[in-house]
Amino acid sequence: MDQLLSPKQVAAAIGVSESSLKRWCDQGLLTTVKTAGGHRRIPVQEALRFVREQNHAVVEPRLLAMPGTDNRKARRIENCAERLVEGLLTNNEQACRAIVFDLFLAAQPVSQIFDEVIAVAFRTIGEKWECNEADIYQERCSCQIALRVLHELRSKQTPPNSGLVALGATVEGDQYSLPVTMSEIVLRAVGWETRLLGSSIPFDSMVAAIQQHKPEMFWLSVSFVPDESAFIAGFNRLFEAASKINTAVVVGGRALTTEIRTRLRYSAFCDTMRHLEEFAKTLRRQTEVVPKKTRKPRKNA
Amino acid sequence: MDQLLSPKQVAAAIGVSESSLKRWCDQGLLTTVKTAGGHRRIPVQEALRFVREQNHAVVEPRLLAMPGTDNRKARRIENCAERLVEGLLTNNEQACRAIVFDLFLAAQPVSQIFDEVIAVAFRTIGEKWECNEADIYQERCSCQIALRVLHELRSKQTPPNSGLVALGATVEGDQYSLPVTMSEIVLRAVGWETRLLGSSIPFDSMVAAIQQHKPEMFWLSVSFVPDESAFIAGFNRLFEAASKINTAVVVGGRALTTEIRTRLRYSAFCDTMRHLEEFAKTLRRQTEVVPKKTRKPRKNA
DNA sequence: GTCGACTCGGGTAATTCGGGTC
DNA sequence: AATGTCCGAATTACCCGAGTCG
Repeated sequence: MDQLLSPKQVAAAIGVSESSLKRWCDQGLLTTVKTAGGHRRIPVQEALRFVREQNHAVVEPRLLAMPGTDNRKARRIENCAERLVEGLLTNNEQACRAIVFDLFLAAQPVSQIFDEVIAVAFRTIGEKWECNEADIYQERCSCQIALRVLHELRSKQTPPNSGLVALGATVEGDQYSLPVTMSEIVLRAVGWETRLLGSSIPFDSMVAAIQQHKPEMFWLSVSFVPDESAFIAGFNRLFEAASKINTAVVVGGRALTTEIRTRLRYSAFCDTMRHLEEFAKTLRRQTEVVPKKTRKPRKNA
Repeated sequence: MDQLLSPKQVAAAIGVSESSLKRWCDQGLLTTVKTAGGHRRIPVQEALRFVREQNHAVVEPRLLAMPGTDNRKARRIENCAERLVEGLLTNNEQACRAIVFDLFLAAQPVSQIFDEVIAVAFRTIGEKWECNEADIYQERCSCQIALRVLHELRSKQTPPNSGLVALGATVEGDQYSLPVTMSEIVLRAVGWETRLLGSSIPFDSMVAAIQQHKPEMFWLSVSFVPDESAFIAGFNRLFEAASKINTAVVVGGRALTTEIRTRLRYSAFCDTMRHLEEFAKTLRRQTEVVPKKTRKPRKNA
């Protein structure tokens, strides 16, 4: 019932140093319980009272994020998806941020956060929608929130500078920008320079982009296929063009049925972000063996 | 979330002495939070609001919160659009950010930045595209960059807390998220709490959202109309539902020809972000006279 | 019982406070 | 009237070896 927090957690939550917090505890500003070994434990309620009383700004609102935030479990990836669904549907952007960033700061690989939390959460929301437990606008609104969180996450990454470039996009008619954005973050995390072309790009334009930028990789996220045969034809045209200049083509996405896949040619298919990460890592190692010489992008406007 | 800065940091950022800054804090020009020990802490958003409001010219080392640029030269809004086009087409996200944030710091109203820089830039890119001087993917890629910059801008706003709620969306089939995102930022800037439902929302779902959240305003950004008569019918249905609970309906967007407009019913039509801003301000003043009593959003899940 | 991560306590350096003065 | 500088006291942040938690 009464969740107990460690000094470190509370300190992080309100953005002060651990020793300041300990001092305040010893001063009696926060009442603490002690473990048998003499470690301080702060009840959530007490922490909340403290921030209210001091009118203290909460930096990382993981405390008031959601009830049921067991202190150690919070950093575990377990029920994060569940909490994220709750946060998304109640439009609680703060809470959503807290969930994702907690995991990120706990050094969880982004690919895992995406596979096991964000993807799961959106699958749940999708199911709710099908069962009429959620409206379309809630799903879309959740996407907005998630996108903002992802963009913020992206801005916290150190910009890669490896010389390896990946281009990414979504096919014409596919408006789901969440998966393709997650892919970008994963690729950046393993050292690729990325250029996200965007959503709903015609194949011809992708080809143009490939020919102009000559990337080492092109990734395509496919969440929706409006016209199957057109997609297959277009994609294979893309693959053809990419092969000519040694660009690896990676695909993924829930719209790619086995059926469609058998008729595609590609360098790799990725079911999950983890797959993508692994592939990107190995491709990177291989590609780096052969040192690139010519590198001159941007020429015209 | 809101990062807290010490007086020293803020003082260094705007190039004044520490004690001047402390005086301003004590004078109430800057709202501060205090640590348990009585030290002042200033939220970044508050610091930004201050420099914008006071039109405080010098911002020396701004990396204490903002993406860095060298200041004091091109803060004029003049050729910013031009430079932005250049930055967007060369995929130079840093430069784009710098342009927008420089103007923001120079106390340019966001509505003006959007109307005179971002909108102009994208109009230029659109023209280039029509003249085959730019490919589709470049336009889409530019949107991605702009969206990231906008999200970052949004995160630097002080979250409004007025009790006035606005819901926003884009109609089904309209995938342009840039305008609707800009609208959101403008509304927030003049004190509205916003909830962006997202892009491509069916009218029925918008109605559901309105009925559930009972916002004071609903804004609709229309950049593309797939089916004119369906749009008109759906929109008027929306207006009907909104009127019943006194929700103002605002529309705008380049796809709204005079022709279509004559057949719509709405509370306001906004050609530009500045129009939207003005309307939102007056509506806010009017609405605040009548104090809201019942306010209970979120009930189900 | 091992082990990694966390916490304890206490010391030290760096900031910040408030006020007085230029 | 407003700003910048100086100061002793108080507060906060960082560090580290030993002990505790899970």
